[in-house]
Amino acid sequence: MSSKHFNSKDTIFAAGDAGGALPKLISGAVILYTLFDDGRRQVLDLAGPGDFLHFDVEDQVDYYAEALVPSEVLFFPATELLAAPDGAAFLLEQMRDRLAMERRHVTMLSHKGAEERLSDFIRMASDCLGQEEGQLELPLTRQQIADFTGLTLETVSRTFARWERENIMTKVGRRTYHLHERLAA
Amino acid sequence: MSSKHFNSKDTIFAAGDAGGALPKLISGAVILYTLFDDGRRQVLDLAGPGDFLHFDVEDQVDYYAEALVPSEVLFFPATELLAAPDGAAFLLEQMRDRLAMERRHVTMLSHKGAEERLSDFIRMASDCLGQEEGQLELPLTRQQIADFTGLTLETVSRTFARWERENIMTKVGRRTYHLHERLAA
DNA sequence: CGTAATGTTGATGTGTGTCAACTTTGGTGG
DNA sequence: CCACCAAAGTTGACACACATCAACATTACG
Repeated sequence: MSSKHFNSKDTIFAAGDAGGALPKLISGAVILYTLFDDGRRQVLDLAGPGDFLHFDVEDQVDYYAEALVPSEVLFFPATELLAAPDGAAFLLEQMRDRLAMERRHVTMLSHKGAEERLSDFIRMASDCLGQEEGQLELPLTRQQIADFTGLTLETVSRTFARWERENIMTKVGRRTYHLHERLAA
Repeated sequence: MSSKHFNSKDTIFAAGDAGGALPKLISGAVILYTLFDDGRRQVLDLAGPGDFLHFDVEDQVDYYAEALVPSEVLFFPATELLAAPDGAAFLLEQMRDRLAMERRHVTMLSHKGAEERLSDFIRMASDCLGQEEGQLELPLTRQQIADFTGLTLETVSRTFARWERENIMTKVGRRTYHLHERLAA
């Protein structure tokens, strides 16, 4: 069971890598994404401390994991986990949470307007990368947010700009925002 | 371990129901969906024979399951499954598949055009409700397809109409289509 | 300090949502 | 079995939110 450190923008694993040991994020933040043939990206998920990055024991993983900030990852051999007394139940719970997250993502994408999608995104990001109440560090580029929400980076930029003008969101650091009621979790 | 039969349009379980025994679909087809306050629906998933409809042992389920066609469901007590030798590994694999499906769904919704989304949908439906190669029975209303793809029923109708005009899809039964190469899995 | 990456803002076009009228299908009871 | 009605589907006209293209500003980093 080995632990490993990654810096911002480091690739933790790539599509095509063998599954094997299950990577659990100890600290930091990670995005999971796929690449299409035409170069488009789709961000599949955000992971925060405690989350597993994949559950593929046997097969290859079919997406990429990249550290958004310096992160610590622990690799659990699957056999060891499954053998442990409550290991299986624990893993099941982890997967249930991932599944719920993916369904929130689906729900977000089904909302048609940019505003609704982005407020859903902010709430998901708060839950995953959560700081104190009403405070959020967003270590994502506009492009990554666009790839998560299914919008374009310009629409993301414009919507955030409007929210800042209307004091629904205020910048308190390089990439840290204070969220006013309407966007709070 | 009890088995139960459901007719078309029967509700198998509703949001708020206690989890408990895990429902496995033996035969038939089921949609899973959530309802929003404003009455909109979001279809979360399609399930075919062999699929579990939820994995919530402890908590309440937070979505609805409705039979699309007459269906048979077997309810597994979770304790029994987890106790069995390969039960845990089996459940993990089932969940991995659901997770992969949800991610395909996310990918579909991230495609901006109606055509791309609907061809993704057709492929997913083929995999879930699969008949013989190139043949597909679609026991979904236009509205349900719209709620799955994040489009409107009018757009679904128009796109299918165009595909039929262009012989990309041909109706061979009340709700059965023959798919030409472009839409094949 | 200089350059590339990221972000902002404006002008314009278009795909799909919306609203509305109409048609077809399917189920029910007489 | 047919008549009727509600539900589902089709098709058209129109508008608007967001994508796209483009110029420019700011930030980050060597």
